[in-house]
Amino acid sequence: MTHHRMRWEERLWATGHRVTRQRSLILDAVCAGEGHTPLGEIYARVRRADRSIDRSTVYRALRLFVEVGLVVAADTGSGETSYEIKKPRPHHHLVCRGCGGEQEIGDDATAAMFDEVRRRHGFEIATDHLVLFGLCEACRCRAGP
Amino acid sequence: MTHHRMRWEERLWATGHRVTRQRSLILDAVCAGEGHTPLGEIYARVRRADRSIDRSTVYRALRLFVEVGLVVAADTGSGETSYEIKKPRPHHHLVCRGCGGEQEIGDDATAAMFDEVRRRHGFEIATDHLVLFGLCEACRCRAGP
DNA sequence: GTTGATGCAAATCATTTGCATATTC
DNA sequence: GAATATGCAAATGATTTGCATCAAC
Repeated sequence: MTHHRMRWEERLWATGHRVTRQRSLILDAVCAGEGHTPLGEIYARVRRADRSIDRSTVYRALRLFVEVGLVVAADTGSGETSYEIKKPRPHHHLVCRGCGGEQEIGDDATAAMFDEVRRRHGFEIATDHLVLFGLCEACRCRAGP
Repeated sequence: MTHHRMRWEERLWATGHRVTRQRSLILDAVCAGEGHTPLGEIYARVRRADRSIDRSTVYRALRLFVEVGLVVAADTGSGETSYEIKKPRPHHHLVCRGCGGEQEIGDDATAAMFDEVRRRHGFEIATDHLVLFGLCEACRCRAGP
């Protein structure tokens, strides 16, 4: 994702980290495909580009990317953590327990809720990436009432 | 929690499982204290009552309790899963990233949001126990804008 | 040339599983 | 007495870490 290249190099630079070939490949792997990508899949993509990159390097790079705000992490309940490039607008994910499908939703519905929680409890929710489980329309129909 | 005893024994019974001394102690340990309890703490409480109970028994019992709807599990992001006795009204938790404090909130705010998601995306959220991270009032003031 | 990043191997941590024995129904 | 639950020990799977070497600045 060439259009990110400038930005992320600057960001690493600004936070006192180095720009390396492996970090570049790992960030590319996060961007390839859509939405979340579980770590295992990111690792697989990276290995396709370079066999010699180690898992620990992938873990370290992802942790760094999250730390400097280039990437968001999400626990999809699948055992392994998923990652996604950080987008300007926060959004959330719906994961269907029936078919395993995922869909992305904007932050409108949640923003209202977050506001109400702040008003009522004085608590500022900072979860920029919510993963909500349930049943999608298709699976609901299939399941019946 | 004597008032639960009848109910949970019946529930296990009804689902074809057995009532054992260890399960009783483990459920007591879930109920002792307030709100969530991480597995490690549950295990510690159980061991205080009976040194011979194994971790695997605790894991198996908790999985069963969740399965039959006596207990809810929550991932608090601490690495280990937390558990709480299932209450009649669903509720959610706010976890402060500043001080680590937790507070419980009702499901009013989220219910509205869940409705909206159903209306707009046809998706029925089934998360009965949300853990939301952010900053509590005290920590927000301390942190400034 | 320094300092930070990588690859490798081994460690850690939460959770699960196989199996012989003990317990509940 | 038959079926299920337990304790024990060993396995699993995700993630982390120590350390010598290598690459970025």
